Amino acid sequence: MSLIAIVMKAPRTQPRKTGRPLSFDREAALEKAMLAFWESGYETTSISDLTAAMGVTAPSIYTAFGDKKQLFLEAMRRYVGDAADLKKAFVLAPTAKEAVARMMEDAARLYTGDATPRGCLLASAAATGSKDAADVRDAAARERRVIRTIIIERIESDVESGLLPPDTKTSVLADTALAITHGMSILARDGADRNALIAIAQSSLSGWPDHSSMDRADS
Amino acid sequence: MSLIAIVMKAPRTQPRKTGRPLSFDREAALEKAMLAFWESGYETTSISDLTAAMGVTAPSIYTAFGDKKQLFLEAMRRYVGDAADLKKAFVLAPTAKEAVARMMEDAARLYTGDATPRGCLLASAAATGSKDAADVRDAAARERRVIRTIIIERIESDVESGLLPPDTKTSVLADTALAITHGMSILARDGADRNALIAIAQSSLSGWPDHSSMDRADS
DNA sequence: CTGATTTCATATCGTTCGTTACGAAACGCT
DNA sequence: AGCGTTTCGTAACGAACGATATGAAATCAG
Repeated sequence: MSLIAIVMKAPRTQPRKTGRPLSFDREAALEKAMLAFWESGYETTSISDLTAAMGVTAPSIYTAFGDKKQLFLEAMRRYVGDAADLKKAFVLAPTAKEAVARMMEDAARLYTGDATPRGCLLASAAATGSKDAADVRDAAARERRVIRTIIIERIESDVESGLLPPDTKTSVLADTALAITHGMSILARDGADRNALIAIAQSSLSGWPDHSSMDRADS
Repeated sequence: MSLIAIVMKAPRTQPRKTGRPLSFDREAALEKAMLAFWESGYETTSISDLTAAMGVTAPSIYTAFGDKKQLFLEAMRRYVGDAADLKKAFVLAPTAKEAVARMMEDAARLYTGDATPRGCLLASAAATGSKDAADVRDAAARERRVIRTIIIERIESDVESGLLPPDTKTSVLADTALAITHGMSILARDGADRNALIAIAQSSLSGWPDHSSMDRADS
């Protein structure tokens, strides 16, 4: 009836009914796009780079993903994963310190994978950029903030349950963990190997107020 | 001494011999270019952005600085300052821990300055990029490596002089300090204020083997 | 002054950027 | 089969990119 109703068409997750089907695997192409952005950043990865990496022509990218910005945002969401999963991992961990330790070690592995670029897409792909990409940088910052909130809430939980001292500076502890994790991304790009990053993670946790005798030494 | 002072320092200019003189202040223009790159990154700062920021036309930029790449490298050198100054600060500090603490606090101030962009040019301006800019990224990585070496050498010095235990993992300690400092850059870009960064710096140093009392560390 | 040298402002250069017309081809539905 | 719908490959769009050609203007050496 109204033009508005036409414009605000239903989101895309529903099965396709009619028309010519996609000739490529959308998820596989998105994965390749994610890797390209991870490697070279948002603005500094061109459509030409993306067509080469995805094996898909430019018009197909636009019909399947919208434009470059939407493609990046979708790739970033795929990289970050579901925040609920991270939240669950933090809730299920025995302590906040243990949760942070696991997060850091996961990051160390992720930043030094053989089949993926070095470092962290979330930390590097939109670290800087032109004014035109300010909203993309904001979106990345928003994702980082979600992670920060999850960390803070777990630390606060430990404080409330007595696992951490009442005078614990929750935000300082969380920000320090974040700084280490983000810093590991740059070090990974500079060539630091996996063991070096894990050592950094463990070293940085030695300053935590210790509330349990157990330490981890696996892997 | 402080990083801020290093940034604002003016390099030497070679004497001009003949011909029409430059109609603009080369150092002031370089400073503006540095701020533009600091704000928006190397590849994502256009020549048009630079002419606007520097108040100089494109041909004048090319006659005075060569091309965009050389301009960035010169701006980056201006940002980093003389490595000898940082080296001296580290040598003159009473302990390695103290030197690192001062470096981090200088960084915290530098990354949250009122008249400068947030974060660290060295950490963000060439975090990612296209293949064409690989050499620029390498140059930035080389500067970061110089800083790393200075930190490591000071820690080793403390180990040799007995200020730090013989089993000190020097590279881990240095990399942790670097990770924190680089991570602070991202947090500063995300809006963290100066006090938050300083708190992170202090918190991260609580895990260091303490030698501030200057007694022979047997333990 | 004259000539050599260097920078100036103006007006582009060729390339690449992100994006899109266009018509043909491939599907579901009737 | 025929129609509506969607994606296909080809080709190209206007804009912005980094970088220059050009000749006038400004300096210094002689």
